[in-house]
Amino acid sequence: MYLILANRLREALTRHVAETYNLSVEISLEKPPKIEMGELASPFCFDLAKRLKRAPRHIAQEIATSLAAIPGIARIEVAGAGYLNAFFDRTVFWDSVGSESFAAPPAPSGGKIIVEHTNINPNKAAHIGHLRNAILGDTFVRLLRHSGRRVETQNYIDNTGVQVADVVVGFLHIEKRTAPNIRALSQEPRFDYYCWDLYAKVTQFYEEDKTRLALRGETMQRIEEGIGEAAEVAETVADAVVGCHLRTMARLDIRYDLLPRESEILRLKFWDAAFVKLKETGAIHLASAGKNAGCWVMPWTQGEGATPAATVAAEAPAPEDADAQAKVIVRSNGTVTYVGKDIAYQLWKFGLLGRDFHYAAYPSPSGEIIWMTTSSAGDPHPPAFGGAELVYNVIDARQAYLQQVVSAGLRALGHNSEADRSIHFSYEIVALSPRCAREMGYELSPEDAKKPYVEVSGRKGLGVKADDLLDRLEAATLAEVHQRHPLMPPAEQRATAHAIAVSAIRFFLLKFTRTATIAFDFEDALSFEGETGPYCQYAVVRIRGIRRKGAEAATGGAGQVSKEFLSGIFSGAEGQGLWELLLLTGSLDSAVDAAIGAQEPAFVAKYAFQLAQSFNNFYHKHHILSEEDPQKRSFLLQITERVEAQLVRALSLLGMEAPEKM
RNA sequence: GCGCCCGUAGCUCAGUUGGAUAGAGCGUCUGCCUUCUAAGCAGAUGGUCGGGGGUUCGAUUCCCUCCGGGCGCGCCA
Repeated sequence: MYLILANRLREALTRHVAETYNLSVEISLEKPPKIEMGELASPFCFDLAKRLKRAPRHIAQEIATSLAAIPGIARIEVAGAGYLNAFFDRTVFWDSVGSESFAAPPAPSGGKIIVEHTNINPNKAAHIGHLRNAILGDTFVRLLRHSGRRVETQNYIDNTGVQVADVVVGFLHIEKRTAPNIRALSQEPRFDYYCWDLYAKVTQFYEEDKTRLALRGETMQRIEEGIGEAAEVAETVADAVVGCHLRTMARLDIRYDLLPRESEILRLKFWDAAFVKLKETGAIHLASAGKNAGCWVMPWTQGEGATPAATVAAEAPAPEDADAQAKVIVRSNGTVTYVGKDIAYQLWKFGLLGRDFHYAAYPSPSGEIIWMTTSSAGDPHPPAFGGAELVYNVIDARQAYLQQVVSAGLRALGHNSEADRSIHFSYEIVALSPRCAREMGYELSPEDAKKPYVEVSGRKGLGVKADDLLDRLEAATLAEVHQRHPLMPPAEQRATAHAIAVSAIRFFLLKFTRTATIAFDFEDALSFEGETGPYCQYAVVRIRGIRRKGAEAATGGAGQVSKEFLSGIFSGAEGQGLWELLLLTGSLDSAVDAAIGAQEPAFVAKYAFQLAQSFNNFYHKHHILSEEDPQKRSFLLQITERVEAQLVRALSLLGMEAPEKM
């Protein structure tokens, strides 16, 4: 509701200024520092003052008196040196929040948005860093869908890459297992944990003798060609680990529409199609000299961002130098790099490749149907995948350069508009606090010990596994629930503990903005007090407690609240605090809008916390069920209902569920 | 060397396109459970917004510069 009023005010002011002064201005709106100053304020008269060469306060005065009435806004006042402050009509707002809180979300419409996230190499268990990616992506998808956008979630599976190859080397050359044996092993529930350890062993295996790296090359080649034991084992391992990842993510209520696999990018000749286009347009060329001789390269200069090939060519000092700086797309042995495949994939996402995958539906480990790409015939009538008008790639900040290369690839092919609509949803990594790294049994080098945090490393086997963290959280929450509610049925205890654990971890990873590097520490992550998910859930649980008790005591019925009562209480002594709570309750739309605009789910996490905090404050000031005045009791009850509806909605956008009791 | 990110209270972080007296959580200290759940509330403590210039009516926010930290620049992904 807040957003609606803000937009209404902005439009009215823009129109008024255009008509009165024949000027077009950008109306910036902000929240005044104090609620006594109104709910919305604009300093745009300061800008206007310059252009009109008049005092800002006089202009503000003039506008305030001549502006036509705006529905939902009671009055507009001049404040300070020339601010315009708007005051909402509180009884109108009350009604609007009531209908808004219980309205159904809009049906999806408009062009498709693809959000790609998770993308964990299927060769080891998911760790805390992967969780940040998946939770950010999943939450962003929820926000987009909530605001009526049509969204397709994709989790790209690099099942033919070097990381899978390394684990295959481990199985075949260190452990000397056979394909059937590995297949049997892959059925174990935590096969991903086994691979985690094996992957670290492979790293050592190479370090002991560098010539062993030849095994990696051979294995990769076999996997890419899709023939022999290595390819068979790679498929077994990748499929099984993907299953583990899907189970892990399902624990956090994270799901996908499609799993596009790299094997299909290769076998369905996606790359060949992209290669032809890139060659035809001159976007890439064969380097004839220098260190990249024999490779197909894309010209590149670091600095000006994604620089189109043409501009680079004009400024390049010498062809050899330029080629040495260029990004290799096809290696001299003819194999394509990851970026090359990514360009093809990105073209497909926009429907620009002229090819499509085959698709097959599988029951996912958590039960529902999930679509996966396949090289064989596939389903005759799959849903229409791809063909998006906007693409968000959720990838950590270290890969910014590669994302720019992909974008430059699209530009070089003349798809400027699609390049603009290829958005790198970037975020900083989750590292471990030095204390946490030690706790994980990792010996810190003197340099590492001095650092503020230690980077997670799959290769070294250093990291906090997602399932371990969840297990620990669930154990802690279950113990607490058990103690508080000994009579609760065990199944409900477990469900409650699970909901609290999920909210703890999701909120913990969402409360930081994307540019903050998170130094992970068990103490912070296992905290359930203060700015945490459980704190937000607790506010809802309190409201539900009131409703239960109210129903038992037959005092819960929320009767009519008259307009006179509303305007009376909001203008009375205790009205300010009540109004602030209502205002915040009606501001979810504004928080979601800002979160989508800034690609910052943290805004919604912050909102949920503030609303919970504001409610807790209200809860202590007003004892609802013992309120003698029936009209006031109804009013207080209806506030809590509105808060509950909006807070539950905010939490569900964050992927969190509020239990009945906790 | 080039590029990106960060520097705000003891610690961890917010601060929405430049706006009114810079906020929250944790920590420390003091109160509050016979009451709708204390996973809570109230209060106290705590700041040269890394330093210095500049633009502006106005800068934590924009520009320059310096200092300190992280990351990226592979025929790895």
